[in-house]
Amino acid sequence: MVKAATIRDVAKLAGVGLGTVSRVLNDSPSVSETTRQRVWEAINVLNFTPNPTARKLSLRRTLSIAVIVPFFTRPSFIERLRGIEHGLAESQYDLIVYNVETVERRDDCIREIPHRSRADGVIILSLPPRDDDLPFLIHSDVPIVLIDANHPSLSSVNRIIVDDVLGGRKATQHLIDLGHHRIGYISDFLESPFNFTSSRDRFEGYLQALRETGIDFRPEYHGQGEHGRFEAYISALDMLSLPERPTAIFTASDTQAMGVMQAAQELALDIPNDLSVIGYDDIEVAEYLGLTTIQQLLFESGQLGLELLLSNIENPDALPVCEVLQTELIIRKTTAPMR
Amino acid sequence: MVKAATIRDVAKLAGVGLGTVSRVLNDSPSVSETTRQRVWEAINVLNFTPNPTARKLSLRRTLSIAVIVPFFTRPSFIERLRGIEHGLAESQYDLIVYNVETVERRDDCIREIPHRSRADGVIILSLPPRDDDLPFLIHSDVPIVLIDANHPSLSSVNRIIVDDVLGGRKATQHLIDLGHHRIGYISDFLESPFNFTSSRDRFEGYLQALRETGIDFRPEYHGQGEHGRFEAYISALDMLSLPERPTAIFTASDTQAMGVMQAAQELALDIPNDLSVIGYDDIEVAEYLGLTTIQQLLFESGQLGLELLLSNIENPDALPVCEVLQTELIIRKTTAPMR
DNA sequence: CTGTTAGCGCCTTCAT
DNA sequence: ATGAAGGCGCTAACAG
Repeated sequence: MVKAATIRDVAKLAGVGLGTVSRVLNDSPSVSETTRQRVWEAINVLNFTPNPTARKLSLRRTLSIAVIVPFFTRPSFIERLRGIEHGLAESQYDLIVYNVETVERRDDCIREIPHRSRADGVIILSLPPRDDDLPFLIHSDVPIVLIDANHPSLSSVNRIIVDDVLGGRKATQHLIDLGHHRIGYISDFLESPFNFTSSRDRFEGYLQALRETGIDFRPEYHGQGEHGRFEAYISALDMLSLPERPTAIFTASDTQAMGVMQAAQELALDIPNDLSVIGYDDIEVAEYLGLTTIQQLLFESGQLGLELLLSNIENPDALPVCEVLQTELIIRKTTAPMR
Repeated sequence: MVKAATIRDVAKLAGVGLGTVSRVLNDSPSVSETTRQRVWEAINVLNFTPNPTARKLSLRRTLSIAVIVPFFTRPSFIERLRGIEHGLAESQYDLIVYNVETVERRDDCIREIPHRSRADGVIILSLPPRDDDLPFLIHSDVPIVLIDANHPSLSSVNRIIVDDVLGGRKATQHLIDLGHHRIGYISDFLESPFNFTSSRDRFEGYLQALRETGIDFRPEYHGQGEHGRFEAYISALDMLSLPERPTAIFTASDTQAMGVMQAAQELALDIPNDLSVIGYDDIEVAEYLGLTTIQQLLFESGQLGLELLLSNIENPDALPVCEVLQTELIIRKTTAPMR
């Protein structure tokens, strides 16, 4: 582990001033071809590589962007993260990942990272801010983009969001169109310390669709629990054992839909003949399972969010943007007309 | 976007020298309680937070570790990455992620990141080095840990590996024990520009098990293609349409096993009665599918690798370690005795 | 075109 | 216990 060469070593070897070396490194036009050659030679001989930290300090930019993302394991979050990474690979920026798995870390990250990390930009992924987070976001030192996260009074921060209310409505409407009236909804807890809003919004869409059709909402047709296949499975077992069980179930995610399918199988209910199931997200495995679902543009949301952030770093005075991504109903094999 | 406060501002406000502020920040014992108080007060008033870049430059450490990982989308890689992140969240280190999706990027990352990024340590995840990568790894400036990646002549670099040959043998042996003789193997291309070795090693284990039992290997029982469910599905369709089709198939990953199951369903072959299927990895969805598989310690491999790296950063002269993780046969519902 | 100089913000001796 | 000074490696402004 030898001490790495510095710009000064290169300058000495090439017989030039260190300012010249810096110019060569930064492709300044004002350096003669011959000295440029000499400098490059010295650089190669010494296997010199500029120290990024020193560079950052001098430039007063960290050339890195921070992404705060909850639950590495949820496939939909990963796909969004992939979209972000994709755009970053070609850029000069590094990607620093902050995974959030506890509420404490959530608060700490949302409030401190933008200020403390000195990243040139921050992306908050799928973590809707709470009221008391707002000041930290609004008075941030650096540009922030929220992806899949929103808050009613947040017009000054860039966002890429999904209309989950509409998505929930589409899903429910699809079931209604198939003739179903007894429609269940299985989701995360509507209130969570992480303040995930998607289950809530989709629930709202569900209610809207029911209301428009004149179907009364039955509380026993709503199951909630921690996010996960198993929890949804338990919820579904309950719901499907009701005296008057639903003939269709809408779940707040594909993962949860899998739990419902598992429960149906266990109860010897045929999908889609005895029970229609529709999920949300269109994660990769959905196609394999033949799962009808509401497709979100996951990868694209990451790409767009990154683009927005980078352009905001270039041009800090640009007006804040709020882009709403569309959802699409993907009909596969788990939904069918009511018998 | 105001200019952030510096240590100097704090010093001025607190009426002390800036060395003292630094001491307070770094919990130096040699500072009186009263001045410590005064300094903290100033820090809070100014909402001061030390500039990490300046700190790193001065400390000559980047306080970050780089992870080079291919294909964000493969669930098994993500799970390993999660293990790494888990340990890092509590530490002072940042996690910089380099995703590799092309061969060019692979080469560039493996060879340049350790030298150029100046990360304090580098983890190379699931990217086995090629011969011509070795010099870069062996003469690295910083500690390197390979996870799920190996090379025969690499005794000087830390590794967390899996005995994939043994894993392949276990899987095949399980099928043999069930009475199967016509056993297929579906994998990635054995030779890939990324130099993934797992399919190759598991194939070797497959061959060993066959040989020990006196079963001749039939080339038509080996299907290879790009990694993915769809490609495995195509491979399986072929193989299952042979005049004498296999009665059991071992796949190099759970994802590929899903492709096989899809093909079986399409051909109206019942699993496990007409066809036994065994996968590899035990990714999350395997349990849901009731897939018999070879379990790897994915999360743990990430954790262990990180631990190893951190301890190597602390103690650079420690002898290199090569830890071999065990695999375990998980019997579920896709394998059954031959009829 | 190029060498020199003054920072970037922090840590760390070295005196006191 | 604390202030002052030098240095980490690079960029950029200023002379020439």
